[in-house]
Amino acid sequence: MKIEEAIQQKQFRSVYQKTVVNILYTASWLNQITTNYLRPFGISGEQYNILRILRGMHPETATVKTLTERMLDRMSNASRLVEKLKQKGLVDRRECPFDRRRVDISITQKGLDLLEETAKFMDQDYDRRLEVLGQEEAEELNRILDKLRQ
Amino acid sequence: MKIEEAIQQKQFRSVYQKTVVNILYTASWLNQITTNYLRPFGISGEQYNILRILRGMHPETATVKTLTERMLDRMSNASRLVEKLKQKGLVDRRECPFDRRRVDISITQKGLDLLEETAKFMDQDYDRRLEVLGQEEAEELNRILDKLRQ
DNA sequence: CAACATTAAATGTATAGACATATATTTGTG
DNA sequence: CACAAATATATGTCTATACATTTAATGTTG
Repeated sequence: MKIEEAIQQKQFRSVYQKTVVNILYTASWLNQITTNYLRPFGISGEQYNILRILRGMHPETATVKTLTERMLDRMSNASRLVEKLKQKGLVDRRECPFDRRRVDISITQKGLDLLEETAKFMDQDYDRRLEVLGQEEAEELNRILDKLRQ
Repeated sequence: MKIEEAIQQKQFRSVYQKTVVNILYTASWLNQITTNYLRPFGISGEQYNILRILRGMHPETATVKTLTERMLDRMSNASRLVEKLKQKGLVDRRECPFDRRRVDISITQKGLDLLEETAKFMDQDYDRRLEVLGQEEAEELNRILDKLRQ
């Protein structure tokens, strides 16, 4: 569905403005899909994102700073999100032995299990949705987005 | 900057997953830029979005329902955002004469002025940023995003 | 090594968002 | 026209986000 129909706006100031709106709208659409999949698991999108970052580093640990640098939404409060995840037993948090300002954060087995559970449905769904593009157009999309942010 | 560097993640499960992450990350990047421009004006991104929708319809009025349908983030509470904008004198809200459930919402001159003020810097900045793509790649991006959401 | 700057994380606070529910009005149907 | 269903908006409530500030630890420099 064209963005013009999606938000029922016939005209844009320029192609460029339409592109900005299109990216924002598509991201909101993707976030909605993710949120729906995560709801039964009781975690938010950014909590999920943190778990995936931690899995990517496992068995190495991360600090709050590392997480902030890698998060998609950097303005989220990584510190508080980690606290939420710890309360759910999905991550471990311990004082860094050689720099007591830092905390070493790692994903627990329960966290890894949760990621595997969510992936069963969500990853398949996303792959299926993205397949309408095919690898080439997906790569093209990545290339253009990377270029835009230069 | 490639998304791999931007979020310091070397590998993705698939090209498709990288694409999803790239869209989300780019949207967050764009939102950050907008937020920075709007801060001096004391309105949030979605409040700004509502003002633009209202300007697009001016001098016709919108209802809360219309706004919700056209907003980029549909889960925002249009009703409360309109209340915020009204308190700032940027929109008018009055009972619809032929359907008392509805409210007719319109942008005020003050709202129009604010949009013009913000545009001075923000629109130029966005156009300048998007120009690195050129019209063709911007169109290509729109085409692929539209296709993805089909 | 004392004093100051910098860094890392946590917290305070105000606003915004998600989602369910409530209230008021209109529409549709027997 | 009574009454249930549908629609439009508002509100309650809990969580998340934005941004500034605080606290604690480490680095740096005279």
